[in-house]
Amino acid sequence: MAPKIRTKPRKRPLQARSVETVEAILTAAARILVKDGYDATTTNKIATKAGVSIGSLYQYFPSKESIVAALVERHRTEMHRVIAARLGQHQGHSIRENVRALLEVVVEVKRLDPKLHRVFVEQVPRIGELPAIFDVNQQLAVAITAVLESRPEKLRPKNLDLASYVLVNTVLAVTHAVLVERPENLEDGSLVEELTDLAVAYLVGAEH
Amino acid sequence: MAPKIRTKPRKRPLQARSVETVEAILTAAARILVKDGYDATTTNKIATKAGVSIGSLYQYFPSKESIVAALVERHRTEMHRVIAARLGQHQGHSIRENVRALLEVVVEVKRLDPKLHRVFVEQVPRIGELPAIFDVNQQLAVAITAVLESRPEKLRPKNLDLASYVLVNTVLAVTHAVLVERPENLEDGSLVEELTDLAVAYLVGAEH
Amino acid sequence: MAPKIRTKPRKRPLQARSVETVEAILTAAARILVKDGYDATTTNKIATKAGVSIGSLYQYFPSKESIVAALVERHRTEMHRVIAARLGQHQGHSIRENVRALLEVVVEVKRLDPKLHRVFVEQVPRIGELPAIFDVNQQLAVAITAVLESRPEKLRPKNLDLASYVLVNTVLAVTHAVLVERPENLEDGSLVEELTDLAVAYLVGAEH
Amino acid sequence: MAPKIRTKPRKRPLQARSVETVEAILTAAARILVKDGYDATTTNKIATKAGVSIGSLYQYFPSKESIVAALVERHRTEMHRVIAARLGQHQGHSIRENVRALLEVVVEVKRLDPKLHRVFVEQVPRIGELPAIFDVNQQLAVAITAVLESRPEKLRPKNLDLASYVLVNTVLAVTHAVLVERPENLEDGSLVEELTDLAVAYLVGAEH
DNA sequence: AATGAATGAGCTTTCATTCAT
DNA sequence: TATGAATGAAAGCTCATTCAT
Repeated sequence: MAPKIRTKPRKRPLQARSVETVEAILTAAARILVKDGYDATTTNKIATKAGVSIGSLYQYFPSKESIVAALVERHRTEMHRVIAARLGQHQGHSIRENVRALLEVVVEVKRLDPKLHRVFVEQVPRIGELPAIFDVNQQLAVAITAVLESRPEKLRPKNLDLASYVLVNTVLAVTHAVLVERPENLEDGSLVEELTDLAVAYLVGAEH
Repeated sequence: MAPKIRTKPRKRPLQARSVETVEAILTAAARILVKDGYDATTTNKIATKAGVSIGSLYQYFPSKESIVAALVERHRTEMHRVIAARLGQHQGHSIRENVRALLEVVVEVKRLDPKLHRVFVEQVPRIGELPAIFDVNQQLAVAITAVLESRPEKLRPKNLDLASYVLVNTVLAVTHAVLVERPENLEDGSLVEELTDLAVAYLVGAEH
Repeated sequence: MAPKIRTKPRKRPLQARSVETVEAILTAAARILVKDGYDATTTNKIATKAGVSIGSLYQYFPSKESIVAALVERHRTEMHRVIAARLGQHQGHSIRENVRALLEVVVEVKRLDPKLHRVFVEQVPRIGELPAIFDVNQQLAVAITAVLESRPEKLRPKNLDLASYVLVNTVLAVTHAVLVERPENLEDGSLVEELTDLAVAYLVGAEH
Repeated sequence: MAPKIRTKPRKRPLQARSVETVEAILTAAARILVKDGYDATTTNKIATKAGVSIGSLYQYFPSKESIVAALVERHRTEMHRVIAARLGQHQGHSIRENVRALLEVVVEVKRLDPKLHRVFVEQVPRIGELPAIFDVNQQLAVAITAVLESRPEKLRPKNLDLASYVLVNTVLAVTHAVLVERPENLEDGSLVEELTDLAVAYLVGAEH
């Protein structure tokens, strides 16, 4: 047989139906990921739940990983949207208020889809380019450093870079742990209070 | 549906030879786990790398999970050994010194086999009885709470339970992140210093 | 393993294609079952002989047992078809004729696929729901009891239930043994003659 | 692939201890065979239950099959002993009494170890030299033919060879079925009675 | 574009058997 | 002789991916 010549370029999902299909796949994938975990998430399950044939699935996503990557990317975008919408609103207030504002952003971000977020953090293998989620850390660190540098004279830590790194990781990790193990402390605001105390005490001293 | 996964070793090695075999299996498993991650760790790879037949592997471990479980258990025991050996040495000193001592224990624990520890924390599925690693958190939380309760009059946080929970997670997460991303700050002691500042400021105020 | 060699161009419509696959699997399974016995019948052998990948096999049958079960079911259906088509035709004739008719049905049933039938009877593990074959015994017992009860006054056995049980097992077992060891007595009709003598003598006395 | 399967014992137990070991192995094998079926009977299970190392087991038996073969052989010997002890005692009596005596032998034989017998008949693969059990059929057929030929003038069946073949299979199969499905008819003697009726009616007519 | 049948490498696990001690 | 550690072929089965229709 003569070699097949591709005359038709691959169509992008520009049409309404294609968008719907992609949407259905991602929604199904997210649900299965949350319910069954990464390993038990198979492309066939996803296709079935999405009401799409496995062939169609592979027309839009070249691999299982690419589906998860798209989900991660979407989640990351959401997070960035939240962060961008909230940061910078509290300029000029007291340091405690700025810190609290940052923390509220973090909590809001973590709440976007906590179960899915958890799967990303805990189960998705650290292979390839996947965990672009974690540049959120970077973004938050930058924001925190900005706050810190706006009042350097008042701060205790000498190494601001290390300090903000420490704070970012503290806040994200504690929020994550609380989300998973003690969600009630997220709801009643006691976590934000506690972390604010911690951060302020660390940065400027207990009396603030 | 899901058959019970055995996580207990199948039989005890009676002869010196079999002890060696078990050792070889665990060593190989640890290496592959670190190099390839949990999913790509297969029993056949382990057996091959251990220089042992797949049959021998299954004579000592009834499943892939049981091998990881043995590794986790061994790691946990090591951690407990370190903790037990170090805790309680600094009784009667200042709160700063007690906190620093605790932090040094944490760093030492995290250093035991950081790469393997990372795999346990990040990749090993949260199924069955596996992650007994995490009772280390518990143990550290107890130790911290003990320190806190020995001087309750001087402390700022009202909810000591939440406070120690926050501190434990802070310390473990930050140490972990630094270990992975900025090991130099572990070596030069700046991390311990920074975390001590953070903890003391949080607990009693900045002047201490 | 084996390089993909296409010997048959498949140009059938979708629906027919999978029917063919299922058919090929069942045919191959039956042959291997007969040739090698139940234990030596492996799913890979079946797939290979069927000219189908092991993956395809498992797309239609979830387990080795399910393949055998399908074969059993199909065989059972065939048997029932034969029985239903023949029973009741000889109503009103002499008891000897009724008995002979029944026996001819049995022989016909046993001949459907004697070798396969033998495997089912002798080798297929008595686990699960598998050997639904044996409700044929039940069905035949019912038919025989019906014949017996239509003329109870003339019969020698007092316990008709036990008598029909004895007769059914006699007829099936002897037919089976002859099929396996002395097929010539099946062909020449001497078996049916002999069993008719036996049954009639047993039921009503030798002179009939 | 499949190497020749040895079925003959490897060496003879000359010393008392060896005899005990062989005995222990056979006893264990019989129990496991009955409890778990042929497939689930593994050499390691047998060795463990016998309190013997797997190495020792293979010192006395060259293969799994040879153990089963020994068990079959032993069972066959027992059966022959019973048959030999009972046959010929009723010479000179009426045909009904002779038939009944034969049937009682059959029942006694089947009762020797019914569960084990059942495993032999139903599960043990028909490979190699194994099923020497079935020469019991032969032996019984011979005995029956002898009875028949001692009074040829009185018998209805013309083909005595086929008749005794039919009778042997009838008696063995029905007894087996009753043993498995209706043991109470074995205990109360009604089976022997019924089969005697059947055989006598078949051989000489109902009036006897 | 959509379909879904087909693929097959590769996984975990078992078990009869061998052989060094 | 006894032991039990070691062996490895082979089994059942999964699932990401391809491709003919």
